[in-house]
Amino acid sequence: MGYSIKTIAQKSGLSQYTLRYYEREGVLPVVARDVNGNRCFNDEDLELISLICCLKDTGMAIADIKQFIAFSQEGRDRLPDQRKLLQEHKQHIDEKIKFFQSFARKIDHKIAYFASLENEAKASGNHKTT
Amino acid sequence: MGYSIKTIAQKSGLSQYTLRYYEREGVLPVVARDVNGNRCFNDEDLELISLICCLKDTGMAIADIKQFIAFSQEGRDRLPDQRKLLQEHKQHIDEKIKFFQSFARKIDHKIAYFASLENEAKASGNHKTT
DNA sequence: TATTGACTTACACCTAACTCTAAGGTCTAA
DNA sequence: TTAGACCTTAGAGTTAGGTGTAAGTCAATA
Repeated sequence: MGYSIKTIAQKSGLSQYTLRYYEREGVLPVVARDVNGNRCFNDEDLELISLICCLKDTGMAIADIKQFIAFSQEGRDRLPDQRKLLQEHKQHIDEKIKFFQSFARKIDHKIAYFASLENEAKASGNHKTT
Repeated sequence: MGYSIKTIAQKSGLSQYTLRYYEREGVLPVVARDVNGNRCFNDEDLELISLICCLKDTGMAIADIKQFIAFSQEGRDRLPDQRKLLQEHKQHIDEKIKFFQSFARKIDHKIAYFASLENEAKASGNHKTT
């Protein structure tokens, strides 16, 4: 009945240490326990962990994720607050995508420039670059 | 005659602490000094710092940037190594862009879902969400 | 029944990337 | 000639986000 921490670690890609750390910090809501006091995750937890990973991997700070989770535990009154957090984060992501795309172009130019220098170098000496 | 650390901090957006730290760590090549031993940056340094910021802001670790800079100080023999590092990093960036885009879609769905719940909630009680 | 393996908590430790402090040198303007 | 703004180094402290250890519980199995 429910998943052990080991299973969830495998499914989520987070370590057991990290899962416990997240629960301790309030990044995860408190997880249910079985009769022996062992954590007993369900599909809803798994779903939430996947969202948390997405938020984290797109650069949201643990403290902000914690705030988001806290709102989700408070009930429907907090839906607008949750939505606001997501919308703000979405904006950050959009900005990052733009920045990354512009840098991808910049780096492509650099690579082409290096390639041209390499061809040059085949015919001459060995000097400093950049 | 060159730029002071203060000027470079303003132009680059890095703090003076960070600039010194970068030089200490070899993230920046050793910077020229004036007669009093004060750092004296030039336009080439500024150019390099801009590249370093791009690498860092797109997630390259300080240690890898350091390696890149070390190659650039060794001369044209290392051009292929420099190019390889950039190409690998470019791949990471491309993957990140894809991941970020897919998450941007996911979060948009979530936002829409929250909005629909909010409308529902206007007519009923206050329960847990997510 | 003794061992094995998975789990628990509390707490110490680690790494990356800064960030600050202390103690001091040099230049310029009043 | 002193005040203030700027710089220097060495080294300590901070923050975020984990990661690891020690000591103990519990259940299944040889």
